[in-house]
Amino acid sequence: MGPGVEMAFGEYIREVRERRRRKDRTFSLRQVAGRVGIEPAYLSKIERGQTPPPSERTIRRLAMELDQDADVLLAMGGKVSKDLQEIVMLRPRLFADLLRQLREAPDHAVLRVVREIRDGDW
Amino acid sequence: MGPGVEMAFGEYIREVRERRRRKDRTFSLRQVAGRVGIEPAYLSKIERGQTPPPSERTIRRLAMELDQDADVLLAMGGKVSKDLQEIVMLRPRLFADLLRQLREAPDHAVLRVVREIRDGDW
DNA sequence: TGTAGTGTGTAGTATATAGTACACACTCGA
DNA sequence: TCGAGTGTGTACTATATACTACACACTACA
Repeated sequence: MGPGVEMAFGEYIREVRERRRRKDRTFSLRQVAGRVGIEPAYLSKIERGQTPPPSERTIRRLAMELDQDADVLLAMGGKVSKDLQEIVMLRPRLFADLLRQLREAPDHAVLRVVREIRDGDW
Repeated sequence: MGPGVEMAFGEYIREVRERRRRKDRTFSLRQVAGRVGIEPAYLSKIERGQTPPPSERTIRRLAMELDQDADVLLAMGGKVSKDLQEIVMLRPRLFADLLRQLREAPDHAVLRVVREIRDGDW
């Protein structure tokens, strides 16, 4: 596997967990692993980037536990939520075009689109 | 594996290939498999839904060979193009919101958005 | 000073993914 | 009629994914 696999994800998890822990003793690696439903040794390896990020299911539980945005954590883990994939797969041409079109668009432009749609002016 | 795994994908491939073959003898299962770079037996199983859809790489080659839209074929195979996933992963919160917002929006509304963006009025 | 809790090293495992390899029976034109 | 080409059944394989299990050394505190 080699060292340094997926630095960002694990490092981030560790940072968030440790910060949380300063306030709350129950955020030890072992206890978090327990609540998330994985082995402590596995979480340890994840946090040190010695194993690739875990499954979507496990990332979601980590997100819940650490009060983080699941989509962001999944992205850090190199994944895209299954439910988003389903949306794309229902109308692949439409959403493929949309995403490629918006790839370089600045955030505010995309946000405007989100707002327009939400406000139901279609 | 059981019968009937992923009916739609394989059936569609077979249909397109057979149609194509009526005009062009080089579109036999064996020859297509050869050009796509997989074993005939494997393509046979794919077309009859006896094995799950192949990798993104192979689906892309099939799409090319059969002159089909890769994103559509990938969707039929239950996959979303890696490049689209990358786009989402670069700004996960933004695009997660966008997609969930547009899930139920009618095509024409989404298309309008695509057009607006393309015409660069942002 | 011992024991409860901490993180980590090492080894192993189950399942999924993505195919290959080869033999077989059938068909169809020369 | 025979051989080149067709699709398919069966068996096997390599690699990736997603973990578990257990032992170990260290620390803190009662």
